[in-house]
Amino acid sequence: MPRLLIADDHPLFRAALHQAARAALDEGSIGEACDLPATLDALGNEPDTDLVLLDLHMPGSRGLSGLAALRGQFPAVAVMVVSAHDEPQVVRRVLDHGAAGFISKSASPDEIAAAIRTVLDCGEWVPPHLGESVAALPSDPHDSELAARLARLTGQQYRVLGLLAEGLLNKQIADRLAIQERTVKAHVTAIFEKLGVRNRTQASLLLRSLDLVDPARVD
Amino acid sequence: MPRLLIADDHPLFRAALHQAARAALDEGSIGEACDLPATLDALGNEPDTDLVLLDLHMPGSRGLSGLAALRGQFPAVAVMVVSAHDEPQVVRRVLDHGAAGFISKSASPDEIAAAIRTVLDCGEWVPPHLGESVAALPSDPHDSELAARLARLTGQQYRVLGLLAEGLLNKQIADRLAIQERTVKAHVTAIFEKLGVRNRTQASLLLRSLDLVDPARVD
DNA sequence: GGTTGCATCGGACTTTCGTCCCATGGCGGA
DNA sequence: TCCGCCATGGGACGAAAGTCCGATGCAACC
Repeated sequence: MPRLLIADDHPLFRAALHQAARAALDEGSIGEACDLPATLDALGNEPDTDLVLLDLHMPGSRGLSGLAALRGQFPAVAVMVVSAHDEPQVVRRVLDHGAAGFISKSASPDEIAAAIRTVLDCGEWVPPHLGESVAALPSDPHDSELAARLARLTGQQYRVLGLLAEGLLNKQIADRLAIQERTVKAHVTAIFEKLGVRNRTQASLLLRSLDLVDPARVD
Repeated sequence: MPRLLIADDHPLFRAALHQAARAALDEGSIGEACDLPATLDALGNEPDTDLVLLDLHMPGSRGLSGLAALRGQFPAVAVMVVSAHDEPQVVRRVLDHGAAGFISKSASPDEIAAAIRTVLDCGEWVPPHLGESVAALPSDPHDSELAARLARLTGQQYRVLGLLAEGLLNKQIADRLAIQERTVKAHVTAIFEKLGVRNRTQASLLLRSLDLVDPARVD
């Protein structure tokens, strides 16, 4: 009885995914989340979730950072990325960051259902029309190493990193997380060590390198 | 007798542009530069330059930041952006940052020549097949304001900002520019004031928001 | 010739950052 | 049950960042 979680900030599209997922499953539960924190919370409450359908553009994540956070904190949960951004380069990066599959937002319900079944069966899914071009693309060593580094961060460290990368002071981060500045500093030091950087600006750049700043600026 | 400057890191393409520009001009001088610092140097030596053909992807600039620097330091020099990235959204942003025109790298020599003549005649040039979609796009207020703020920076302040946005320490910036750390601090304070930010991480983010392609997919 | 803007620095200062010790309590796996 | 990881903090400290006063020289511009 598989457990699914649909993470997308667009209610309409969430519903469409829900329907396609229902068609793919004989039984099982399907949860929903509308932003990244809610997604992580939902997974914290349901660690036995089998698969997350993750939109790349949600409040709290402008690109691969959401995927990285999710993979880092719940490595056992498979993630299928859902995005309108179906260029081979994007798919390549998504897979390099640990996603089990990729669905284009223009895919048919049948294709989505097939993708879900494949991934739930521990397979990997790439849209048929992109398979060749994705396979032909080399993995960017920068991405691979970055994924490995980010995977070492703990949940709280991800949150600190996210706020830090917005330019907040340690004190402000402390207020947001309702902890002491002293504790934030401890996390920051740990983050630097794990990411191999020496100050917060560099850490911020590293996280930003996960942005898929679509030239299209679609939002 | 117009003065042109071609700024592109690809020698072959530089030559092609050179030839197209020659065809557009009866007389006049045509200079070349292969990276952003060289471009700014060349303009410093030739402030009477009429037009720069600027590639968006050059060493020293991954996106609009090169255009911003150029427009900020030499507001009297027209800039025609040359890029393979010919989506309407990109053209829109390029124009919002003060470019006088845009040429796709897939344009024919005839079209390039026409574009150069138009811009030298104080006109604005957008590829014919993109004109409508670009005009339909709204200017991003974020981009407009950012362009205005960046335009207030001086040349040295741009250099400091660029190094700062790479995560360097004040001391390292000082060494790179062969000045004292004390002077770097003075620049940094001025940069913050002009950009309306309060620390270097925020300044770095502001500059990064000009990037057009995902940093990991470096050519 | 005066003004304005820029770049260069100096001293002294406060704030923030980042690191080094250390300790506590919780929680899950071996 | 014990061990290890995590989150939480405390004290102290040096380093870096950032601000406030000031100054000089230089070049451009009217």
